[in-house]
Amino acid sequence: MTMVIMYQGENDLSLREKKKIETRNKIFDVSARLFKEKGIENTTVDEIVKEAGIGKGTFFNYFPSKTALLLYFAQQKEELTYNQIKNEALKSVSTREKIINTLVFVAKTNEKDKELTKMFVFEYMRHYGSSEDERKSRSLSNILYSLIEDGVRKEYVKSTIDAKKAAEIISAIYFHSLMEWLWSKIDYSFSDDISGKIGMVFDGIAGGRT
Amino acid sequence: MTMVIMYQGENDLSLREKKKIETRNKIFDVSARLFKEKGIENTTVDEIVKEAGIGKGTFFNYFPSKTALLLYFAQQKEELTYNQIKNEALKSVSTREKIINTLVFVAKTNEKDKELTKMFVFEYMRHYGSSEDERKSRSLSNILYSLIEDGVRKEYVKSTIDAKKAAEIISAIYFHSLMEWLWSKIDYSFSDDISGKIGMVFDGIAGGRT
DNA sequence: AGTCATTTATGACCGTAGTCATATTTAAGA
DNA sequence: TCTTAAATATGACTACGGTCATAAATGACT
Repeated sequence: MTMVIMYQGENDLSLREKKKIETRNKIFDVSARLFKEKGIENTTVDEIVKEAGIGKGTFFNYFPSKTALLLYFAQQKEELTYNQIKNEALKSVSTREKIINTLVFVAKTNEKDKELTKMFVFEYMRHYGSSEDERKSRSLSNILYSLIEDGVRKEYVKSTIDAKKAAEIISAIYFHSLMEWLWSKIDYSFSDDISGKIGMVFDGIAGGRT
Repeated sequence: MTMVIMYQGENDLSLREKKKIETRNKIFDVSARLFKEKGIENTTVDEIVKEAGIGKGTFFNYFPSKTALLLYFAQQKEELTYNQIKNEALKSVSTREKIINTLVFVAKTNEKDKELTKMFVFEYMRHYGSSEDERKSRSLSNILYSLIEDGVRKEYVKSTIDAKKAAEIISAIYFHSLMEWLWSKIDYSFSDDISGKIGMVFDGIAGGRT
């Protein structure tokens, strides 16, 4: 039974935990630098551990795979982005505009680091439904879901609409269009493209007949 | 200048070409068996070449990568499927029904070999825009495009609609929903899901306000 | 049949992600 | 301070996809 009561300010971490954080940060910093310097594909785990001054096994103690490290990067960025989205959505009134602005905003932040984005979209696909990372990989869907529910309340969206399904189709369109845009050789406006498509979803494509 | 004119029936292939076809088929047969027996991921190229009685290098003479073999499988299946689609679409009158039936039909054939389908969807994502396989990977989009253009002519679809964009959003929804369905633990009706979503696209989700 | 150029086959070899038995470090109690 | 259990670090090793220089097979021509 321990009798030691610790009064610690900035220093309430054991040596172990401090070293753990240090190592994790070291891996993160070194790989961030290498990824920028020579691209993700061209950076090997061996290089990372050599530059970080740790053993190879250690890397895999912290990240179960190279992919896990990438996902960690992507997640960090995603968190930053999604925190800004609320402000972005507030800039407009109608649900349609809110959704378009949100998607364009996310796309723009993604454009800044195309390679990482590609990697993320790719890994998002690969690890689809692998249970643990559901919260984050579904978060765009969740944001859209809130916007649509809000839209139903304010009558921007039909009350008969299944908000969950609607959020799904919009995020499907977003991902697909983003891929098309990221990998496309020809340069076109993502904003215009996505606006047009969201417009179709709002107004429908049905003609006179049924 | 050759004076030999060959009248050949079933046998107009040189020894080389016969052996080539034989080897290709051997690889195809063996890997098909192994994939079924122990799954795609668990089947290595080394195993395939060992069972096929060929050298490892030979495999890569026929398929530049393991992925290429997978894509070959997927392509074979896709061809079969897409040939049947026309009949499927003819069963209904309205464009809406035609599209739904087409997608449900494709989904059903995919369901028969979930693992291969996952692999294909996955590879479809990975090799997105890698120039060479555009014709086939875009073929669902093309079919949808034709259906929509036809729909515009028959007034099932608004004449103001950009058929290309519409085809894109529908195939985006299809792929996304298919993934959701393939990887989902809970069992639900894909037909119902996709019908609902296509319905939304036709009728629109917009409410009273703008 | 003999010669030679072209096509195809081959397996030793390589790069890289990931594993695991063993060694080292840390925390905590006596 | 000494002992011991648990956490952490480590690098030799494995597995696997893919490469490449070299060898064998094939076909065209004489």
